[in-house]
Amino acid sequence: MKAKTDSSSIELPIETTEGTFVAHYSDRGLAALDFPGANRSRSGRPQIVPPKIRLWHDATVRALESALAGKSPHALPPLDLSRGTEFQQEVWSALCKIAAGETLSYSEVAGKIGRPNAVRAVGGACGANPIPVLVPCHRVLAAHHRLGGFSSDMKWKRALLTREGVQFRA
DNA sequence: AGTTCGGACCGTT
DNA sequence: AACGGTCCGAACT
Repeated sequence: MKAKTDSSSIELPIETTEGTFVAHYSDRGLAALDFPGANRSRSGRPQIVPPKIRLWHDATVRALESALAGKSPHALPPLDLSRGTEFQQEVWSALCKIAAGETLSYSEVAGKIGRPNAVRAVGGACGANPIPVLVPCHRVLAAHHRLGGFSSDMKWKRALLTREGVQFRA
C-alpha cells in the first residue's frame, strides 16, 4: 500500500477549547486542516520542522483561535490550495471573500464565479475544501437561508455560524 | 403555512 | 455512469 499523504507534508496539532485540530503543511503553505477527531494519517513520529513552517503555524494557530471565536482573523498563513481543480480553486477563493457574519447561497456562489448553473458542483467543491473554518465553507447556505449540508458534523457549521451571529432556518 | 417529489443542472470519481 | 453540502415548481397535507 502506498501512503496517502504527500511525502512533503508536515503535520502539527493545534490545541483549542474545541479539541485538537491538525494542520498539514506543504512547502507552499497550509494545505489542510482537520477537525478534532478526524483521524487522518497520524504520523506520530518526531518531525523536523523548518523555521518557515513554524512561522506559518503560529499564524494558523492565531487565525484558528479568532475564527473559532467568530471573529475574522487579521492574518492568515499562506494557503496551498494547489491540490484542487481549477473549478474548486475558483470556488474556494470566492469563499474567502465572504466576511464573518455574512453568508451566500450555493447558487449565489455559482453566480459569482460565472457558472450560474453549477449549483450542485459548488456544493461538491465546498465539501472538498481542505481547509475548513479558515476557508469559510460554512458560510454557504442553501436557498432561502436554510442550513444546507456539511461534510463533517453539522454541529460545526451550526456552531461557527451561531458564533458569527448568523441567522438560519431549521 | 409546511412538506415531499421529480426533474434539471454540472463538476468529480 | 453514478453521485452530491442544490434549486425550483407542482402537487400534495
